[in-house]
Amino acid sequence: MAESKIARLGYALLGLIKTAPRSGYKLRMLFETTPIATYSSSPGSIYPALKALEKEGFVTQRPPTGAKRLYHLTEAGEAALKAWLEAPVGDEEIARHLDMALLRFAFLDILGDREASLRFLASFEAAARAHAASLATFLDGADGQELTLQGRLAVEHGLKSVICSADWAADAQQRLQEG
Amino acid sequence: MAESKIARLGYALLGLIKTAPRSGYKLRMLFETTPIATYSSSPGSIYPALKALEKEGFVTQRPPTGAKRLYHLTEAGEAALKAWLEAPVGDEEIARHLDMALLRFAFLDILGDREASLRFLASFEAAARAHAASLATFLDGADGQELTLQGRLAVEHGLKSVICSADWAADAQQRLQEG
DNA sequence: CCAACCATGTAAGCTGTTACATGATTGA
DNA sequence: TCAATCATGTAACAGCTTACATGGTTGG
Repeated sequence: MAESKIARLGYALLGLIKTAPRSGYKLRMLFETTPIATYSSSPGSIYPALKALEKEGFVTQRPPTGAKRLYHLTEAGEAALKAWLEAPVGDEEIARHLDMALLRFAFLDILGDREASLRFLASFEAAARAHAASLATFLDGADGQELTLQGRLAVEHGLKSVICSADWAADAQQRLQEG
Repeated sequence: MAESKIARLGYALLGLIKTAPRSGYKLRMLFETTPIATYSSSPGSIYPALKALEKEGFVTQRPPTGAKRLYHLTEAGEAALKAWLEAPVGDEEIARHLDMALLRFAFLDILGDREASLRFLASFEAAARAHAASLATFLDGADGQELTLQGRLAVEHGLKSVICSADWAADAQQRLQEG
């Protein structure tokens, strides 16, 4: 595959740059003033990540010199973003990288393909319901009986939370179909 | 202060060892078979983390030699665990380290102080409601209007999710008071 | 005796954090 | 002119993942 060398923050940057070319500073400000803050913080990670994307050929700065340079996606960048966006949601992603799944969904409208978004949400919902079922099984089983009250409550939080995510996905499918 | 050198996984281990002395292997198995899996994976992180805790003097192995050695907390380990458990929940923890807050709650009954657990849940709920309010404000404000539909839906997921957490905390307070 | 499970690690490398540091532009 | 904002980085390090590697014990 070669490609890939992109991490979580890298994908967030690719998506943001795709929606509108921006300077490093503008990008950094987004991370300081919007909920995308969850995906990083501060210059120490953003600038190096941008440099890495540039080095790998996923973004370029234009005009090539001077002030007011903005990052743009290259074709390779577009392709990498698209591939990342189109992957279905798996159990592992729901269980351990829910934030990445949400990030992918937020950018998925870039493709301009509503069916792709609906497919995404369907796989998201299915994976979330499956994870909910496995947590419920755990709570009902032998291991679950050994939990302290607070241990059980903590697992129940996980269960409620993932059901909430599944319900969100169901609702989002409706909203996408309407509007 | 000096102390601290403990990371996320380290605290999970301290808590598990406190509830019952265990071998490295037993600890590792817990991470492979229970929902605490969220906090790590596989030997590559667990064994080094145990070594680090031992080096820092938070745990010891007993008997000192031979097979069937189990990890136990030292006094320093108990103190570190207690300090970590007793800290109130802040906005940052809700927004970016919710998993750590839940881990802390799961182990908090170790202290045998129901009031402490109730205080924890109260601060948890307050921080979650505050974070919900800030997300709602974002969605209503100028920045929120610029979002694409899917961007908005993604933020709404965050909002619903944190409300779900706050509601869980409210419910958990009731359950603790009853039982 | 052999398979399954118990048990413990190392090495390389990637990501991201923290803390520090610098300088240009622009409006009051 | 001076404060605020725009703008961009570096260095050190922490923490975790992945992949690899090894050997002991025990019951059938």
